[in-house]
Amino acid sequence: MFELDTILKGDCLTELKTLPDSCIDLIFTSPPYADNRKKTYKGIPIQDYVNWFLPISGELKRVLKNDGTFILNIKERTENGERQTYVLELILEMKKQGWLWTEEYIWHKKNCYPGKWPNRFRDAWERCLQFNKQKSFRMYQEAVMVPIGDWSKKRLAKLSETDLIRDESKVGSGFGKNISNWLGKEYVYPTNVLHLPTECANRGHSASFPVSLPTWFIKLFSLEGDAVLDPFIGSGTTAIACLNLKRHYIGIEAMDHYYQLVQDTIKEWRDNNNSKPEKVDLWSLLK
Amino acid sequence: MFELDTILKGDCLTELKTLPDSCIDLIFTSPPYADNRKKTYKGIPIQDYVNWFLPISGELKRVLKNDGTFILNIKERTENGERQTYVLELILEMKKQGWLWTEEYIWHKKNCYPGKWPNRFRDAWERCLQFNKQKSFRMYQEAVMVPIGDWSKKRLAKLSETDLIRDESKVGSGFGKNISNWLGKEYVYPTNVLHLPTECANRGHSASFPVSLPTWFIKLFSLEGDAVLDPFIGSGTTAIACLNLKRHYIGIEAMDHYYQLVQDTIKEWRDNNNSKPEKVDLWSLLK
DNA sequence: GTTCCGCATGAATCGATAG
DNA sequence: ACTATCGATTCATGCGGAA
Repeated sequence: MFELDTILKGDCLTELKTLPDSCIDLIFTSPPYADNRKKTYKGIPIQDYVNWFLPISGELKRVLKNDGTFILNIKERTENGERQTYVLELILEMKKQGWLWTEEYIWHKKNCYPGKWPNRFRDAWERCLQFNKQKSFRMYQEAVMVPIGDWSKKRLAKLSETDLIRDESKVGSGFGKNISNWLGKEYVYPTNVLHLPTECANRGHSASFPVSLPTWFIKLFSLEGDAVLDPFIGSGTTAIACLNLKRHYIGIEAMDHYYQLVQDTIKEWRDNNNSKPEKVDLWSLLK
Repeated sequence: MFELDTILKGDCLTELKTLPDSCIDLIFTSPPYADNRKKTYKGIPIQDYVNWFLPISGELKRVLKNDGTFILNIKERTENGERQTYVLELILEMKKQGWLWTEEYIWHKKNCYPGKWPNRFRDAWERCLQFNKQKSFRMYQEAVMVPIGDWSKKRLAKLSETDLIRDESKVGSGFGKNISNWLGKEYVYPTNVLHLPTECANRGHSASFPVSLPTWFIKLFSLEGDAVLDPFIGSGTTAIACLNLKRHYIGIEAMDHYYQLVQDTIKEWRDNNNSKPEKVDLWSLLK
């Protein structure tokens, strides 16, 4: 028996080793970013980051189904005026580990951190790296299609005046032409650029990413009843996305504070949705 | 005498070697992508790409002023269902060459190519990698400011008491704000995500990027009268941006077809703008 | 119940100052 | 010289309470 819809408390690598082989449909996670400041939330020193992560990604490869997908949300910090390269090195090393680097999605953070510096602008994007075990994997593109009605309403309303200038769109007529192409279609496929705001004041506890981010990937790479793993579940955003979408979640969290927070968050969700936890065995899905 | 506002015809590396040291304020280029446009342009085999580019980036480093900037617009292709890694490897190798990797801007292509594939969505972004020779470089942020968002109209219409003083963050993030500083503000600094449409047929030849792309970086990293180099000028988009912005351009192009195309494009621009070419010596700018 | 409006928040980064 | 700490800077959003 391996109970689904649970949060495992403990060290990520240790807990991963308790999972069976090839049992997970989708892994979505945002690991702690490299950070030299020791007092903050378990920062991994930049120079150790790749070696710290590789054993974990090795286990992730073991537990993922052959046609499953691993989405890694990450962004490298600046240090000494330069972007650091540990994410690039990680991609190269994970390929040596046998992962295929299928795609890089961009999360465009519409409300990014403010600030002003002499040598750079505000950082408004993060990487969502897609890794797979084999060339053919399951992908449900229809699940994330955008209704053209909503899109045109929102987009056109927003594009009025300032947005056109902001985007330096000199081809207003061209834009209109594009829209006429969409007329008559009900849904369109999205691109590999996601425009999502960050969630700031979320019940006093801020998540590092909005629930809409895992939601998008969970819809795209899994079906109802599938098993989704987040080995650094943090404040539990991935679990909430799974609950909303009727996927089974497995989370791992090492820190007391966040472990408690996830439990509370999930309980609150269940209270609000009249949902009772049911015991489901991971093994029962694998037959 | 080294004449500015010219296109050098010939092999990129060979022509670069004729340039003096530390004479260029900004380099902006979009090199031929690996194995891309094989029929119309010499495609570089993927496995040779880094070794092909490194001698060129070495020369670029030599000709760039110490406080100048190099912007490399590039995106890795997919092959065999995977994103290729030569761009990642190139960044790592250029750092070994002495370049600083200062920032990675995202060009979000608002109207990217249509298409549908079973394993990926349309690719709507490219990398604009910023490299520098030293930590401190010239940057003219005011030149690319954008109108403030619509939120400000509501938000700043009526200020509360806390808005009028500096309101320190309660959670010690170090982030406080004084809303009243924003009164009357019409323009704000942009982020590192650029939303630009692609330009379609230009004189029947598709440029790899719209003129708005080099325009943005030329405004940001150079002043009027500065020298801008594009070692793979292709259809001449960078030259047109320079003409519009009163910067001096130097372009390099190996292929007859594109060399002729640039000449025609520039001539057409001059005809339309009543502009006569003037002989300006690069050396005269270096004193 | 809906809409409106005020408010705190954010995976930030740099330069100066202190040890 | 090298590292640790601290203050300054700044924009767009979701949330909650009020209308």
